[in-house]
Amino acid sequence: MEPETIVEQLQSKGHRMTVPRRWIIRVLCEADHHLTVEDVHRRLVENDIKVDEATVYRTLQWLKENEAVSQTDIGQGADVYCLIGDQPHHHLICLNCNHIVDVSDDLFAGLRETLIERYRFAPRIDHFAIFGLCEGCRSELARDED
Amino acid sequence: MEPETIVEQLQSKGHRMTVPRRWIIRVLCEADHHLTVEDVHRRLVENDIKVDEATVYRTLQWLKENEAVSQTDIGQGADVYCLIGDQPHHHLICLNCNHIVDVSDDLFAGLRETLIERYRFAPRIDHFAIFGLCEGCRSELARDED
DNA sequence: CTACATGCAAATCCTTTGCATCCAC
DNA sequence: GTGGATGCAAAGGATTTGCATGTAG
Repeated sequence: MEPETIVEQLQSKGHRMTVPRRWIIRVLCEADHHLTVEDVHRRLVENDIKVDEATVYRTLQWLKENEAVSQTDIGQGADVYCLIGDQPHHHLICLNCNHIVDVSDDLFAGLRETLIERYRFAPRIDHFAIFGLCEGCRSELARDED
Repeated sequence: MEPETIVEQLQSKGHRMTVPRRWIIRVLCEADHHLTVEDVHRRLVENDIKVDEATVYRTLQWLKENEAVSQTDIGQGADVYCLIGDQPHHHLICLNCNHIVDVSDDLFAGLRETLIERYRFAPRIDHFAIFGLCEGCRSELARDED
């Protein structure tokens, strides 16, 4: 997704566009994974952009409120942020080995429909973290129990 | 669910059963909602049970590892803990009014199957938090946009 | 010009940890 | 008796906030 698209969308909604905001959006666009606040901040510093970490927090919060990014607790201390874009994705996280597998969004098509129809609830399932056990750890743990 | 059942299950796995552990299990059994660490601790104090908050953290962590309770980030700062029991339940949380609706577990039957079949991943979907907009807030926000 | 965003530093809040003591088994 | 659990106090880490200053519109 292009930074300009997001910038324009936000401006058209009447939001102010500042230098830190532009840069944070750009960093998110260039990232191929989700990022923590610290990650975003580090990338800015690496590019000699002086932005306070509090500003990163505030900007990501603002982007989330404007449905441009998702915020997810993947159980690693700091929340991760990710551009929503056109193709949301989700994660399977192994409780044992912490390995993360990406899964596509169509997995949630049924759930989305049911929630809207049965509960009239419009879910923002843009970046789910599902915890559980991967195949390897499952068989390993089963073996240990003997 | 009865405290004794859980106590026995854990003992049979070779775990030590102490006074704080028994009480924390009891508090969880008597709660009809999920509780934060602080909630659990408060209820202990109210019953004149002197248990350190660090112990509550450690015990809940231990119960989670033994699949007796779920731990969920419902976006309110502190994580909430809940006995898994026989009938897991989940929550729809409105991003606008913060209202929480409980939903039953059968909503996730399809997702569980797909994850196991397609990814060989055994999800621990015992207490999901799905964020989104409830019907009321949705129409309210739609009205504001005009 | 003015409302809003930022930088800076301090505060807050949740959670974890080290270590001496205690107790379940 | 002994390994594991607890209490206590302190540390740690993520996130928020107050306020003076800067700046987009």
